[in-house]
Amino acid sequence: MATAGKDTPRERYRAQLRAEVKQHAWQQIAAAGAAGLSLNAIAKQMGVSGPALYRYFANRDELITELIRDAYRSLADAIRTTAASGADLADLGRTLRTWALADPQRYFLLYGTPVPGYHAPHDTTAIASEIMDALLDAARTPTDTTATTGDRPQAHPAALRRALHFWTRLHGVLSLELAGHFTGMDLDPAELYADELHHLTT
Amino acid sequence: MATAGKDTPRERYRAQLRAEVKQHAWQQIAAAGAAGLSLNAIAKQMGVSGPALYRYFANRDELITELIRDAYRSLADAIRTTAASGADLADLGRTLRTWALADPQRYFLLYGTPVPGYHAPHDTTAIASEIMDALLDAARTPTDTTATTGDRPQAHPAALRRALHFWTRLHGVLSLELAGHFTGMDLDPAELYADELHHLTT
DNA sequence: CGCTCTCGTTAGAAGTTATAACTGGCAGGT
DNA sequence: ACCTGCCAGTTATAACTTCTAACGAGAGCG
Repeated sequence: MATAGKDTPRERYRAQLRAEVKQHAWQQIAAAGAAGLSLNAIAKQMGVSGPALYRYFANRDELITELIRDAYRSLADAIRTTAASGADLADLGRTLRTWALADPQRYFLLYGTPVPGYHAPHDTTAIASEIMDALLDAARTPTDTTATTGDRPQAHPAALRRALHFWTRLHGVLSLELAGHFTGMDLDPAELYADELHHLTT
Repeated sequence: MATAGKDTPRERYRAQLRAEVKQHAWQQIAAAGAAGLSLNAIAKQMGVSGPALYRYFANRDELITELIRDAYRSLADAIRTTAASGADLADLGRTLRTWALADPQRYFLLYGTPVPGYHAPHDTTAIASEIMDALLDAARTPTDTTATTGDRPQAHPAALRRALHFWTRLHGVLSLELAGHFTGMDLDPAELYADELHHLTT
């Protein structure tokens, strides 16, 4: 990586403590959502006093941004790992659902309600398009020739459409399920999801 | 209505002031999301002092619940109005998008990230299923016979599937668009939405 | 016309984020 | 090995937030 991160004992301590903060943060987010994340509460849990954490994170937003970054990386890894083992779109779909169900609030952190003022830093959007690239790659069928117009590999229109439908439809079912909008409707979300996935891949 | 609401001058004043509070609340929500809603700020805007508002809303959550109720009512009205004028599913889809674009944060209040602790009161879920009923009705084709098994009119399986797909797919595109996940992708969300709607209705 | 209810006020408790100033100890360079 | 300087974590404080309590004043109700 470009940003060096010198391996001094102090730097290692910093990194370790930042990781510990984030671990507690994930716990709180899973329990009360991103809105209920409190630096003070984390500090209390770690046995230090409030302002101590400001040595490691400039403010609450920076911590959340870092968590978003990690979440994107985690999802990108899951997708890439699945894609690397010669998987098709259906497998990617199942991976996505598994990843989302593992921590719904983490999914919402990426694809849930955005804060009007907030603008994602460039590197997080970069990871997001990495995910999209993996999707595009998996959505490409043998018949699709990747016409490289210009410098960027232009995706085949059909593949792009497939990937887009994959994304929006699965997100549609998934987000409504995770938000609990299917409860009391006598309906198995897994079946609905599998159904959409079936439509997408045949 | 069951809850009487006597028409005394005081009651009218109460209702009018509650409405004014909610109006300011919607402004704040549109600007900073539901998380950024502050009773204190509303009070300041209205020229009264903070605790005054607690005469009208027990707490912040009750205000938000009321806003959710109103939002559901607004959407249900829009859907029902469209459906009443002999419209098909495609028209309902366009109505949904128009309604959502009019105030994205209002859409997210209903279908966005849920607060883990929060449980919607029964009447709001009742309005939600009212919307679902309108959808089911519009999704019913002439060939679908509504078999009334038991006391509740059991929807035809095909109509249920259509309505469900309508809901999840349009929500998928819409929520990603409103959250800004398509920005910088050289892609017209309206086209994508129309495309899904086309798939849904042919 | 008088009583009472309710409205809005100020005060204050218990939180939150975040900054400033201070102290103690460890790390690193000489 | 020492000494210096940086840095972690502390307390104090400001400016917020929600929400409760106690109180005065006035308007509506009978």
